[in-house]
Parts: sequence; structure tokens; C-alpha cells
Amino acid sequence: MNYPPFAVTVDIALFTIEDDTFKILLIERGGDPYRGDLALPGGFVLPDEDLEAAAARELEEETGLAEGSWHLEQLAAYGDPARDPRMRTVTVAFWAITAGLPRPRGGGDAAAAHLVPVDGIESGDLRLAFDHDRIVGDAVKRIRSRLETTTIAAQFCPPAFTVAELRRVYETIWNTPLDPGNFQRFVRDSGVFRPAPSGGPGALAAPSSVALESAPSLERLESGQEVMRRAIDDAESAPSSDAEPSMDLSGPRQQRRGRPASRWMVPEGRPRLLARPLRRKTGDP
Amino acid sequence: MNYPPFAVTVDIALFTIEDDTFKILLIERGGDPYRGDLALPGGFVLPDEDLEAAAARELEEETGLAEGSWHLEQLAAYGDPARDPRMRTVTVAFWAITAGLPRPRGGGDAAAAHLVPVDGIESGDLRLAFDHDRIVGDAVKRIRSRLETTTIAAQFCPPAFTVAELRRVYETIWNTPLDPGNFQRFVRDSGVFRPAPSGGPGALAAPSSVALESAPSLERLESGQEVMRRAIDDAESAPSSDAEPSMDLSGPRQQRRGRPASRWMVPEGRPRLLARPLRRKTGDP
DNA sequence: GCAAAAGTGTTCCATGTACACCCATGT
DNA sequence: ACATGGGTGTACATGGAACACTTTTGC
Repeated sequence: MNYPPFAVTVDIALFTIEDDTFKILLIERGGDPYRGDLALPGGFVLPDEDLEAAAARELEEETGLAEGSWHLEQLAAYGDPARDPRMRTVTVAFWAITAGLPRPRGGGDAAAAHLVPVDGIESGDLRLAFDHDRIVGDAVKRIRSRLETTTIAAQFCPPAFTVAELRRVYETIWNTPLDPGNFQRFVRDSGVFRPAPSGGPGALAAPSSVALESAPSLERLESGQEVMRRAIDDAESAPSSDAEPSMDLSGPRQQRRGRPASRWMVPEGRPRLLARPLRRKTGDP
Repeated sequence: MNYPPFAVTVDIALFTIEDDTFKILLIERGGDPYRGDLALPGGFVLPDEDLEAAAARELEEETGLAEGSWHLEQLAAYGDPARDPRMRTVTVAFWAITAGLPRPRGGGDAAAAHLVPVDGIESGDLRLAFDHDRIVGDAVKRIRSRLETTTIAAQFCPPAFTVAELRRVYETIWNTPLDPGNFQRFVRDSGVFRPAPSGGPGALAAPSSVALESAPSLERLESGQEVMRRAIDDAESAPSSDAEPSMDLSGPRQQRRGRPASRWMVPEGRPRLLARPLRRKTGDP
């Protein structure tokens, strides 16, 4: 059978929060075209590899993170014939989020990895290689929207987190202040978040029979979220106890004052669908 | 540069409503594998073609519809290495909707085109070729969700439609009864639908300065919806006056009784974002 | 003591929901 | 006339927004 051959790649928009800032991992290109420009990490899909597996592999290679310490979901395919001057490519873009990144991996291919604030790209101040501006823009919109209906915001946090930490994630990504009182209720009453067993993150290896029980209805899952479910199931089988001691979210050292916060978690640390979405203000000036 | 070559295809899930039933266009396969099974229309992306252009081309070839008489949006990419036994393929799936289909085109490639009720596929009674069951399932979920936040439901109707016609679209696709009174208000107050100039569809070539004005904020557009916007802009330049006289939605002949309905339209026939989503009941038993 | 942050209670208002009711037409 | 469906009015419940207030800790 005769067909036009394509190169198929995956590109990953990996987001995290560092210093209360919404950031994305970008790689400085070492070769032409766009030499020296920033681009999304990514690479060719191998002949025997599923798309999501390729994205996970690239993610692991570029970040050194252990598989399962991120949340990964497909965004869309991009196939403008002019998107890569070298050859005809179609890229399948993914977005991913993680709680903390090790200092950008030194040495090797990914020598020039940077965590870059997202707003610089959104404002157009920083131009990326290829059509990656557009991909990042789409990914950011997708994540903002997913915050409304799922618990993925918790994936920006260590496995057990305080209500305020989680609220700061929403505020940072939506760039909107949220009422602490109402947010408190949202976490308490959503039916999805559960109080974490006390004793710090170390105590999380508790019997799973505790935090489990009533899963929210998955009826309204969309395509992308079905991908999510699979991602989660995969992650399920990966060990998480050997992970680094849950890097903190705010660089220098968060000034801890006030009442000591009780910690919360998503059952089994997996993203869930919210029964009722958490609305954000429409305005974003 | 050396890379594993892929075949890249597009597959289109084209939906319409016929006899108050939610249906999808499927093609009976003439060759192996899956000979005789039903499959989504689709084909190879040409070397110089954008993904969406390829989908539009296939759509036109398979249905004979004029470009611009449908709404087309990307769904996702599917690339399981085992999805096609013949070769390594990645397909970029699209979903599309249209108001009416000419009797499935006789003769030629698409000789064996069928309009099939969607529920047969959802229930698993009807299995499709390749991974097309999964694609259709994802597409249906996506459409159901898009009904909540956009005016795409109107794309299942002729350019000018009555409130009841539009309501029946929602009821058919969501499989839920809606309150006629509240739905009336939704159409009247949404700020997106406009009263159609009287005189039937022929009068639609009215000066666009009338129906235009305040577009709803596009801030919350998601990736897929940005694709939508582009699709709409393309359609904009295509003439629509030579289209067939707007096939009616219900086969035999809708029994017209009661007050003559006033007709409504989306400005310029383009899908819009709703300021407030139209919620559907969560239950769907 | 004072500041800062966690967490709770309460009020007010927008929006959705249910349903009664009127209206216009075809038979 | 009356059945049928279009279209309006209205009362009630719900859920979110705003904000006052209490509690607990660090300085």
C-alpha cells in the first residue's frame, strides 16, 4: 500500500508552580532550525510505541522524574505542512503537570532546560520555535479549564497538601483571588478530597482501604479525561514511596504563620472529576 | 534526518439528526481488513495538506456536501501501534455535524454509506472496524459536552430554526427532556441567538450589519474551540446560498400544529460560545 | 499584644427549576 | 370547538459570593 510518509513526533508542555509562579519546561535548541530558541521537549515516536508512551518516555528522559510523578494528557495534533522546514511532520502535543521539578537536569541532551514563566509566552514577549507558541497557548487554556471540573490542581501539590496550598494553585493559574472561606468549603464538601492521615507525607503509605470508598460518577468524562483515567491507572502500578521528599512549592521558604493547617489529599492521589465545577470569574484583565 | 515513517490519516465522525434520532455516517468497508464492517469515513493526509483541510476534503468527497455546510473540529490523535494491521498509522480524528445529508451518495467509492443511529454503537451492539468504536465514543462525549457551552446545536438545524426545533436537538442528543418554557428563555436571553428576519431561509442574505454586533467574550475558548473559530472563518468565505433548500429534520413530514413559531438564528450562522452554559442533568440512565 | 493565616457561620442574591397559564393555529 | 404545541409569568429552591467572626500560632 502506498502512502505519503510522515514523521510523527510528540511534544510535551510540562507545567509546574515554582515561587508562586506558573511555569513551563522549555529546552534551548542546540541545532537548526531555530537554533538557540526555546522549544517544547519532545521527539519522534518509535515504531512500536503508543503516542502516550512516547510522551511519557520523553518526559522521563528530559526531566529525570520517575514515571507516575506527573499527570499527562493529550492535547491535540498539529500538522501544518510548513510547521517544520526540514520535513513533513505531524506532532501530537501533550500537556503534563507535576508538583516539583529537580533543578533542570544538567548534562546530556537536556543541558539547556529552563523553567520559564508562562505569562511571558502568553503575552508574546517570548517567541518559541516552530508552532510551539500556539501549542503552549492551547495547553494553558486547556489546563485552566480542567481546573474547573477536575482535581488536577492537586497534582501541582505534594501528595498531602493544605487547603491554602491548593487555593494558591488555583489563584496562580487562574490569576484570580479566591475567597478563602468559600474555598475551604469547596474542599471540605466536594466529596472528593479527603483528610490526610496525620504524620506527614511519610504516613501516606497507609492502607488504601481508608481513603478509597465512593468514587464520584465518571459519566461525564470526556475524551481527554478518558485518556487521563488511563494515565492514572498506569501510574497506579508505579511505586511512589522512593520519590524525593516532596519538594516545596515556594522557593526560598514559605513564612509559616497562623493556625497549623490540616492536610488533605485526593484519594490515592489520583485526579478525579468534581461533581460540581469550581467556577472562576469570567473576567481576566 | 532519519525517522520512523508513519502513515497519517484523518477519520471523521459526522453526526446529524434524522427522524428525531442522533445518527452518524459510516462507510461499509470494501476491502480487508474488516471487510464488510462499518468504519468512519477518512483517508490519508496528502503531502501538502493541513490536517483540517484533509478532513474537510474527505468530508466533501464522502458526502457531496458543499464546504461550509458543516461544522468540523478536531477530536484527538490515535496511534496505538496495533490499530491497523497493515502498517504503522496515526489517525487524527475529527468530529463534524451538519443539518441534513443528501440521501447517502450512490455510486463511486462511497457506495456503501449509511446513516446509523448512535445508540447502537454506544450500547456496543454494533462493532466498528479498527479502533473506531472508541473514536465514536469519544466524539459523542465531546459533542454532548460542547452542547453545554456553545451554540453548535444550531448546526444540526437549518440556518433559521424554531426554538422547539433547537430544543429537540438538545433532547435528542442528551436523551433528556428539557422544560420548554425555560428553554425558550434560554434562547431569548442568551444574547447569542437572534430573531431571524421573516420570509424564510431565502431572506437570510440580509445585510450582515444587522445580525452582527456584540460578540460574546471569547476569553474562555479552549483549544478545540479555537480550531472551531478557524473552521468558522473558513466557512465564512464559502457561499451558502446555493445550498440545497435546507432538508427538514424529521423524515416523513413534521405535523405542524399550534402557534406558528418564530424563527431564530445564530448571527451569520456561526457557532458561538455561550456566556452561561446550558446545564444538563447529570443522570443519564 | 499584635499580625497573619486557618477555618466557620451567615446573609444576600443570581440562577435554575418546576409548573400554571395564556395564545395562536389547524382540523 | 378543541386539541396541540408555542410562548410567558411566577414562585420556590439551590448554590455561590461576600464578609464578619473565631481560633491558633509566630514574632
